[in-house]
Amino acid sequence: MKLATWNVNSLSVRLPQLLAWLEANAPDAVALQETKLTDDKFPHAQLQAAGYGAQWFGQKTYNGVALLVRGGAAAGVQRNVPGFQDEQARVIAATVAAGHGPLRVIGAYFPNGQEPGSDKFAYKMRWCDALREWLRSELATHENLVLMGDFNVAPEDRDVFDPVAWAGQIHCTDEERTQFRALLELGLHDAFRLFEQPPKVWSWWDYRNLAFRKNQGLRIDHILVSESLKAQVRACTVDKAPRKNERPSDHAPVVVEIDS
DNA sequence: ATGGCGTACACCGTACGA
Repeated sequence: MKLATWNVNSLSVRLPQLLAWLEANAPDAVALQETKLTDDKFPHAQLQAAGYGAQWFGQKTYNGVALLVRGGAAAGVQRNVPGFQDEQARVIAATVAAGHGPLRVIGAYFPNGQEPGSDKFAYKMRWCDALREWLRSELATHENLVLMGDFNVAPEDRDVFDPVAWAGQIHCTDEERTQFRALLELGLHDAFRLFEQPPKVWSWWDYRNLAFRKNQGLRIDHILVSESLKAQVRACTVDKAPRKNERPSDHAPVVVEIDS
């Protein structure tokens, strides 16, 4: 089966690109971030017509996440982290059928954090703590689990086009990288790093400064798989094609293929 | 040190993203 995550940076702007991408790639499940839509505006009918059932959780202007499942069947839908008071729509989870038994899919839009030391950075840390503790219990009850989304963390220097300029900057601080490693310590694996990869693969490029043309980006969108899935992961890639569209999202989809 | 771009909301600029 094929799973993907994509920060679309406004689903209303990107819907035609998303529909084209679904048609061309036929993923089994997709996590979307930054839909920027209240729930009443979510384009479920268009996605249904394209063969995808959707679960969504949004708000006005900012954030907003969704899970698309080809064929539509999803159970145990959870919005945001239980017990963590949050005004912001950042997490959606569901259990879908897979060849090797039920698969728990968690889509997440981690806070940006803006600047180390800021209130938003402190929120990012608290949010990561809450997500991790919830994941610990999710992993105890769901052997096959995928956590995918926009983590807003570049885990290592090789995930940054200019690690010297970005040292200590947002997405590259020790605190954020420690949070990322703490997720791996739960028994999750970065699907992208299960494989030999070419250098300078990113998932986000700034709109400014011709960053995409110069391939100046960060790898901040990730797919983490549980221990029981690790041996079944066949490939993990970034699809740069949608970043070449007219009016692209600044993020590209990340795709994982899992034997089922 | 700033702004470079893009999106949303709504006002003709501001907040935010990364």
